[in-house]
Amino acid sequence: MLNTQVTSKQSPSVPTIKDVAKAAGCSTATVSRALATPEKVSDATRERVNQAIAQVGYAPNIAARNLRRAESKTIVALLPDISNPFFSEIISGMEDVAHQAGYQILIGDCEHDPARAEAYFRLLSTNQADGIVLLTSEIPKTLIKQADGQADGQADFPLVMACEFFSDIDLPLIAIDNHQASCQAIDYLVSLGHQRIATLTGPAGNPICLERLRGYRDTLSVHGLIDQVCVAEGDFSFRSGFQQGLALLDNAQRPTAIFCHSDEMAVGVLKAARQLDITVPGQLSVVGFDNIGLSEYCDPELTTISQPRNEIGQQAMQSLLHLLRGERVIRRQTLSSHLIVRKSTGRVSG
Amino acid sequence: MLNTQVTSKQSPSVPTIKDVAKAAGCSTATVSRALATPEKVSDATRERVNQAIAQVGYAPNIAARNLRRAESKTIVALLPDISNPFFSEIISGMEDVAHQAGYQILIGDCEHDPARAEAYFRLLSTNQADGIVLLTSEIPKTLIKQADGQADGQADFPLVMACEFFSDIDLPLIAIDNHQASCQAIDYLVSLGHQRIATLTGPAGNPICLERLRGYRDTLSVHGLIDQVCVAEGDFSFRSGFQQGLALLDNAQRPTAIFCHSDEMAVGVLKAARQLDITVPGQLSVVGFDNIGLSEYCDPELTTISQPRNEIGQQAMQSLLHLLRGERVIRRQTLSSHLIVRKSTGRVSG
DNA sequence: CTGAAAGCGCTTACAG
DNA sequence: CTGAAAGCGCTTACAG
Repeated sequence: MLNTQVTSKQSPSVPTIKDVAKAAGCSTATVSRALATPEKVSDATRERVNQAIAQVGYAPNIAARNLRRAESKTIVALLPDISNPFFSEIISGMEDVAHQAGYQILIGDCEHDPARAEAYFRLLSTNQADGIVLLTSEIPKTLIKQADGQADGQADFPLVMACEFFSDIDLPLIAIDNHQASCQAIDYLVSLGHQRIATLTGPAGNPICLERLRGYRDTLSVHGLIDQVCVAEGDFSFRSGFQQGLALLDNAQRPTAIFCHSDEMAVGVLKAARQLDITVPGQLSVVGFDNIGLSEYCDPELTTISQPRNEIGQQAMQSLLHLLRGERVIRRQTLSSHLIVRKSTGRVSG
Repeated sequence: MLNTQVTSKQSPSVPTIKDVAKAAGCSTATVSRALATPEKVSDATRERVNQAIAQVGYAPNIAARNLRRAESKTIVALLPDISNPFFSEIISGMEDVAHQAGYQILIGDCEHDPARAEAYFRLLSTNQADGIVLLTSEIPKTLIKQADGQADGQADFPLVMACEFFSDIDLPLIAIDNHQASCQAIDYLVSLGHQRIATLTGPAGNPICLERLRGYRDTLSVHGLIDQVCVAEGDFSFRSGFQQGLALLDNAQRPTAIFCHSDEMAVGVLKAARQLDITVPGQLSVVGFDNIGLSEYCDPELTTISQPRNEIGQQAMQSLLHLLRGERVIRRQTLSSHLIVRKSTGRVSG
């Protein structure tokens, strides 16, 4: 007889479903059913199987189950950059729902590298992942179109976006209304008497930033301030906030308020203001975005827009689970954001 | 004939090794070998197989391979709390090495919950993970002892610790010398003329905090300041830094310097000082730990201790890979930290 | 309600 | 260098 058995590392080799069947005096089929569809097994048998499982210390081999069922019970959370604390609470929300449903989450950090994103998408076709929650629009769009093409219809492709989105590809989306959030921030600044209000955006072309930018322009327009539009571009980081902050502020006609598309950029702007001896909120008001933990601890504490991050994560995972069960899904779920007023904003001086 | 085939979701079903074999005119065994051990296949055959792979668009089904090889090519990175940015660069380092070797990383966020830690450990026995890099000592020790018991010897258990460690369980460890780092920070504060130096630790009993505490005491002792010992306990968070900062500073005999076991706590202390109108560094010096991105952008910029986080992640993964190959591994790798002097520390006033 | 048997997609010891 | 065949640990349609 051939011996092709892979030698196990453990000396007392891990118990399999066969061992349980032997101990319970039934077939492996019955053990499998007792686990997967207990209602199809008689009470007595189910009882014996459960005892046998406890006795031999059995845990199912998930790789085998996944192979047989052609699924992986794994969901990829695709992020632009894991070091941004904005994402951690979203992932917590996703995990709550996922674990409950027997799924695990694989965090895919793209690090702004298309090759990484592609590698994570490939997990779908090799059955290593069942679905993706996409938290970045910074990936090659061809990935989605290819994937989409394979599916029967749009609705069947197990991909859900959260927070970010594409302007030209319609996918199920869970996000706040970025345009409205932006309007609210600018309205507030105008109500404080500000007229020269600049905005510091994320990467050019990022759809959520374009939405926020639109809200910024629209609101200035409403207030007859459209000629005051002043836009700088950052990348959400401390560093870009600092650099662009210097550029905006080191200037006689400098703005009296800056609306930033991330809290980290706002904190960078605070540093730029300090360096130029511009007081906040005395001479400059600063608004951030996201309400990360830091925003309560920087100086001054940051006025910012809060997104329901945990809920976004939960809903995103929920929608993906629906998709995986072949159910229809709401194409667009808009959760509400709100402005949190702290100490980095004040009435315009002079 | 029975039909037990699971219906695939994709209409044109995913090509398997059989399709490649057919297209190349050889057996599946040969295709498999051309992939796994190309040197065992003739040049001509290898060429035909590669063409066939490209032609049918084949990608191996990893679940099947893993089942057969009894491995998962997955490493769990077990963290206390994913929202702490300290870990992100360590994970980057791990990923670099892991991906190169064909492994993927599953981030396990324990959220200070022992049940979560246990669930991640269980992945080892169900062949869903091949090894663990443990970045927290906040897990039930029984998990490790159980696991350890199963292995032939200590050295064979695929577990490596990074940064954190246990006082009473000897596992391969990649970390800085926390005692020495602490001595360096305190020495520096003493050299600035400080005598009343407090320390704000992480959770009581955490071995790395005990090491740092020992360094603190030893250095005060050397300088004849042992009667000045003043210890407060936090949990690494902004919030605990703020609260304990208030407690330490709202006091006539307050310290002139505080050495914190994390940057986030140091930033919390900065806020407490502001609230009490205590100037930093004029009336109070503050030192953090870890050199996270924020430490350059808070006000004042933080003097802190930098750990080579990327390198720690790389070495940890490297060691784990050695272990998985059955090779011996260095039990203790100490990487060097260094003190970064910024603006939150100064000569003692008055 | 239960069992025998096929099959998921690979890998590998054996025989040639 | 190559192929036939067994087997990894499950699940499930079929037959009873």
